[in-house]
Amino acid sequence: MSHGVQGRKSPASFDGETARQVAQTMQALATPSRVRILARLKEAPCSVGELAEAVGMEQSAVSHQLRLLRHLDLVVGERSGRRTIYALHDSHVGVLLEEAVYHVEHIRLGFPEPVRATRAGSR
Amino acid sequence: MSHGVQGRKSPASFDGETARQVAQTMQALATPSRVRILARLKEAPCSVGELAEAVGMEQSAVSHQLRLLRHLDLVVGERSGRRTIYALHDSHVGVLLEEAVYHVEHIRLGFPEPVRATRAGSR
DNA sequence: TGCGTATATGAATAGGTGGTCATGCTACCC
DNA sequence: GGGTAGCATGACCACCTATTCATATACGCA
Repeated sequence: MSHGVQGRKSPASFDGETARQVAQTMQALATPSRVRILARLKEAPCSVGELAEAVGMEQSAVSHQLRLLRHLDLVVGERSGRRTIYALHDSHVGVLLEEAVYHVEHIRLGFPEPVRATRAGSR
Repeated sequence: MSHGVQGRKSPASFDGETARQVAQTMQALATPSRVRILARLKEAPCSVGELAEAVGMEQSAVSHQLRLLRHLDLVVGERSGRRTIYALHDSHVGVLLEEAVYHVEHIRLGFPEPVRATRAGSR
């Protein structure tokens, strides 16, 4: 039961509040820069400077995104000397990232489940 | 092995192309309107009109979002008479949504894993 | 064939957001 | 204590995007 996501009740479309929360949190993964930041942190905690170099962004930009991720409780930062070491907030975030990658690979490539494929707007 | 997400290689921060794909796909869940649309479709396929009423949006707005979701291969639409019945593209999408909700509930509430909680920028 | 319904599409707009530049702040070091 | 490294913050801007309004297209029906 490392996953959850099985005994969940699925009311009609859940309330707008939940939708808002989901949307807000998922938006953290909605930009390449943040995805790469999180991916780097999933590998191992590191400082802002390392992060900036790892993802190829300016320190300021990284700091801004880190603030956003902090407010969403996706990462935590701990001051160490004059540096701040950031890390994923907990294992949930890492799993979320992995699942996102997993689904993207399966959704955007072919699909094991040939749904009727009715072409209603396949461009 | 219905899930995957366990034997995955995790290179440093994966390549920017993957990050872009993940970000683009996750952006489908980055707005309350689309989350609610997907949630409604996960419950059961339905027409654009029903969808619009279910999520409280104008038909046009729903149609625009559906186009976006179609291009991301998250939903499919099948013409039935003069209506178009939309449905999730496959079970992956439903699972992705469930996992998103699951993680949000666990991340944004308390957290089972008391990470050091060092308050680096808790405002 | 003409009319009403259902959906799709295009243009225009308001709001949000990621990035850069400049600067402030804290902690270390000499 | 001055200097500097590391990070955070604010202002500003260019861009993207979600929604609305208006209109076009597709289908069913009398």
